[in-house]
Amino acid sequence: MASAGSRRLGTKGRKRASILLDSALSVLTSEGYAAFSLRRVAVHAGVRLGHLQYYYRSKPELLRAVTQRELERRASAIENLVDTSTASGATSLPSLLAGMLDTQQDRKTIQLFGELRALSIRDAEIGELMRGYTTRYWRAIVAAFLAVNPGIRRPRAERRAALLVSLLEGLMQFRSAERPSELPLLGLERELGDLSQWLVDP
Amino acid sequence: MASAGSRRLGTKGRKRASILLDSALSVLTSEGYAAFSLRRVAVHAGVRLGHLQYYYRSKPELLRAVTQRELERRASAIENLVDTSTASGATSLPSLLAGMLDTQQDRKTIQLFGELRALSIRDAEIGELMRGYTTRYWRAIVAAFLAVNPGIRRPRAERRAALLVSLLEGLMQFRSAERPSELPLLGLERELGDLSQWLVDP
DNA sequence: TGTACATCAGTGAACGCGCGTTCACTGATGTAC
DNA sequence: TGTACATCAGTGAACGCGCGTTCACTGATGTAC
Repeated sequence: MASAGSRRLGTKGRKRASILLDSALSVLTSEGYAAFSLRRVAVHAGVRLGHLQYYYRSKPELLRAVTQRELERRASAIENLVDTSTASGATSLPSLLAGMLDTQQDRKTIQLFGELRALSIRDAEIGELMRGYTTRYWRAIVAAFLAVNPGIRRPRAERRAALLVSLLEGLMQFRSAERPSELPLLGLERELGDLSQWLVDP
Repeated sequence: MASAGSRRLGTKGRKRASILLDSALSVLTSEGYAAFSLRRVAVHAGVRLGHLQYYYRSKPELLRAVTQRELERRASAIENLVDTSTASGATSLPSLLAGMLDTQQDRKTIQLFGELRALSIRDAEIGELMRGYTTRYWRAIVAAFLAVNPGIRRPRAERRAALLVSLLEGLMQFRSAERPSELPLLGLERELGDLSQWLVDP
């Protein structure tokens, strides 16, 4: 994005706007939306409130900008991961799944998506962005299924990809607690092999 | 619970406290935690701010009380559903799963759990309550698996039950949007039969 | 049954705080000639 | 190269608002004798 909101910016301005988004992301991720105020973001970035508002005129505008940039980045990363994996020829679905779990296991990702999911229930704009992200995520999985087993029919691949996306989203949540969950999550990697076979069974 | 927070109450007081929790639940569910203020809950219940605080001395106390009561109710409902289903002898896992999906599909459930999940990331008390709820949920599923197929070993049943709980949690999220998701969710009931077989495969 | 008193249930005002937004302002940088 | 002016970048104060919490208070209900 070349602009912060509706404002036209030069090179310096664009860089500045990007730095402000970094701070906004940091506050949203590590302190949550409840603490996501323009003043906190400004303090985190080391600028004055009025200055932050020079770039992002309102709170919704800042929230939208930071969400959009971050989801775009993450969707691209997932697409690249799948592309790289399938392009190499011998794709291993279990190792691909393990890779996706890895990128979703870090605490920051878990916290950020926790906030975004809750926000998207009430906020139509955030909901729209999340829906776009999920769609790209899902399409990448469908492509992976078709690459792993060309015999599977597309409708079934699409349905099972939807199940897998749901499963990965759900798993993310149970990793969110500081204290270990009582669910035997550490052992579930042992199921990935079997599950992968079932997922792409034509 | 016979008390609201640390206050000792008579019959009338207990009934009153329960009515106030109804209002708190309604505000939390339909307007979200961002709108969950003592004043709004009081207005919703038709009482004065000071009166609400006579029963629940602080906001955290009210939040904890409403969360605890609601999760207790829902965990019991799930346990009853599984108990009834397995006690009848010929348990059908697909129909049990369909039943669980049904109870989680309504908009209020989706919204409430969206808020609670986000809260539990930052709030240790809410996190503890959610963990207790999930554990009971998971144990019920494990029991159902063992009842459906006694040949399955407990560790595998436990791991696959954890996967199923994650899947159901994840599915809940994609039902949250007003507008239909691009994921082919409507067709996924068609996968429940196959998935059920795989889940309890020894 | 009547009285005294403690506890319960509910009221109302005030407090200080952080919030999003508005706005007039100033100094720095770029552009035209 | 110098000057005039527009735009860009950043400042600082003020606003009204809803919030959680505190607290002194009042009327209703229950209990002891």
